[in-house]
Amino acid sequence: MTAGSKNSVDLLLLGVLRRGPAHGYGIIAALRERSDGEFDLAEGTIYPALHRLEKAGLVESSVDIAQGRRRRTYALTPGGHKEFATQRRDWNGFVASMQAVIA
Amino acid sequence: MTAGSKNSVDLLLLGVLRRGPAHGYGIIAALRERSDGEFDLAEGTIYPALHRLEKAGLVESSVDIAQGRRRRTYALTPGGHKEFATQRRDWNGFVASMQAVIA
DNA sequence: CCTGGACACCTAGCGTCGCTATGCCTAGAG
DNA sequence: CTCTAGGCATAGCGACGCTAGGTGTCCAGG
Repeated sequence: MTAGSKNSVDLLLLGVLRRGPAHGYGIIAALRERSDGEFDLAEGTIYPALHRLEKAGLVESSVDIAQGRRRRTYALTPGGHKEFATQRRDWNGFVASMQAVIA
Repeated sequence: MTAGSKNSVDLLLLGVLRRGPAHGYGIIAALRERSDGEFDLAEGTIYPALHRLEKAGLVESSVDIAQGRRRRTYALTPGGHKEFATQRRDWNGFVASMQAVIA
């Protein structure tokens, strides 16, 4: 690990989506709630990130209409679930190493 | 917090230097030891980071000669100690929020 | 009617960061 | 004399987070 292995946004998105499909705006809200207001990601942060994840085959998306509003719903692929597990493990290791230095 | 508040390298450097002055190469070694090999930062990572911290007034440096080899020793300023405390607190909050999402 | 806010998506572009690659130098071992 | 380890430095690349702007719908209030 070279310390630059953070990329926390991707992990956050995977973390939300592993509980079930969601759309961009809803993900932002979910993140805000679950983190008790700490994470308030900009749309310019999560939309490119979602596109990134989709391109990487970790999520799939489909467009649907809810109350006349067009929205794109994202869901984890099997590969996405696996990637989440991997990244969470890496993250925990990273946090542990961090603790060892700054504790 | 907008999730991009990581900047873990700066915190790592402050974390090492708060235990006492050290020079670049030594910091790399200290990080490798304390993290049990997890953190193996490139020189191209830490030197610019140290310059950054110095420019920000968080560390001070002086050149000395050890066994004929020129080296630059860095030490935390009072502001650096304060900044370390702040960043560590922020980091802990960040980790907690992260846990709330990916746990 | 029409304005404003919430919902919802998208993207160009900026600043920064971590890292690679490279260069320069000394000391000591083989 | 060459190689490895110690030691510092920077140019430049790629990626990422975010700002700032754009599009459009729905609904409540004035």
